[in-house]
Amino acid sequence: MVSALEKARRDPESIKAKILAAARRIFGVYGYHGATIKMVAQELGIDISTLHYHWGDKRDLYEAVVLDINEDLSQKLVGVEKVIHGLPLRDRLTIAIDDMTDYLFDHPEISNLILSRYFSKTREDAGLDFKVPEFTVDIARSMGLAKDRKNVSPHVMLMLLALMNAIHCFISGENFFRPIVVLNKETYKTQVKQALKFMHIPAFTQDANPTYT
Amino acid sequence: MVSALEKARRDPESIKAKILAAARRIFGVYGYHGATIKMVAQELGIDISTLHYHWGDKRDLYEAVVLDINEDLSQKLVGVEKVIHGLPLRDRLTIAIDDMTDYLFDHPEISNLILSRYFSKTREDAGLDFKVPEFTVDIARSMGLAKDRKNVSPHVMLMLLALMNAIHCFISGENFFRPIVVLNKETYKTQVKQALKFMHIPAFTQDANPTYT
DNA sequence: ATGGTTCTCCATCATCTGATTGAACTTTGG
DNA sequence: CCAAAGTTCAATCAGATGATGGAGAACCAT
Repeated sequence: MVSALEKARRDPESIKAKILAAARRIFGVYGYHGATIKMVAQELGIDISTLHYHWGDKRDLYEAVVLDINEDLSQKLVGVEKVIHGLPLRDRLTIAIDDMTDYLFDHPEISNLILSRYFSKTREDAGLDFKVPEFTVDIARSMGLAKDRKNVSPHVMLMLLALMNAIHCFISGENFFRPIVVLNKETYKTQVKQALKFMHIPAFTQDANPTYT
Repeated sequence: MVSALEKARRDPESIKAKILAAARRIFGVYGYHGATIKMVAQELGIDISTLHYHWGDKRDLYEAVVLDINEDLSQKLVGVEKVIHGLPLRDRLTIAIDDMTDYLFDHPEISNLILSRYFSKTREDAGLDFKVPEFTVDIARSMGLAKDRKNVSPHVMLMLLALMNAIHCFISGENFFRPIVVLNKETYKTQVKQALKFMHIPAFTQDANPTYT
């Protein structure tokens, strides 16, 4: 049995894939309740019933979007892990931040959806498995910040969460922040990456026993 | 002419104030589209029409909530500014982070609403003045990180935004993050403050000319 | 008490949204 | 070519939601 999601991921030209991509954008911009399936259908110039035919109800479509993003992000992290494997910590962090930031700037709906899932409930919030937290543990391990997956200190964990959140925030909030700093799109991207590295690399490379109380 | 919002803020026991407080919580948890005025009314055990009588339509109520939060946050920042005035940079940052984090942990709907406004559109997004960006500039000035409000470098600006966002994220995302780090509520709060200071204070006190490229 | 004001709620409406049905059209396989 | 499966859409339905009107209750000043 091949799920609709797998079909869509295998053939990016299929209608299922096109619907999924549009749903990613719409859900990313407006959140679950703010988005309507009519918006998704209109963006593709198809009828609502066609959308139901391919993806079931709204909830199904949303869950497919979440799983799709989980999968993309997971693959991306595996890719980054391969690139930085074996390098010194400082280089690992530099490359990882650069790489992930570039990737998410190209796919802002990922950051949008992650943040919107973090920070607003969905009225009918059933158990939708959201793997980003697990990814964070994987990052910790691949960064060499923890010896095994089961033994990551809360302090390191929180710093990793902060790093990931910082990236997502700068990308999702670009429309809010860029007018403040008065930078064009390209310069904003550069400055964001610089600021991220400036703030977070020392946090990981300095004395691991925090002295701030 | 005294607006409904001013009335509510003056008398916390009034029905208007109670509605506003309930609306803050509901909008904070579910976002604009996810929240219904029925939820707000039910939380107070009143009828929907009573709610309309006091606050007009849903949009009006939401705007009142945003303005209310703007005002609270503004007052809080002024308070912090007074406390830290004249102290060395390191102490200013320490106190500011501690103080703001404590405050926002006690009023998580503020962080929720700020983030939900940052990262998801509202379908009918008219010009709703959202002053948090301006606050950020004020913070920069009060921290002594910029000589005047018009001359804050993008780099410092981005770091301040990152700091504010980090606080909001840890508070709004507590339900997501705390199970990961496996800490009780109180320890989580302590560890978050420690991590925030550990990451951000060096970023402001180290060499201001970033060398990460 | 009384008249006016403020406040509350029940009943109702219009609209939006998600979802279904059945007919028509297209593609596929033999 | 033809039948079956797959696909699309107009029409329609049900329910939720925001909003209004009017009747009655509570309150207040005189």
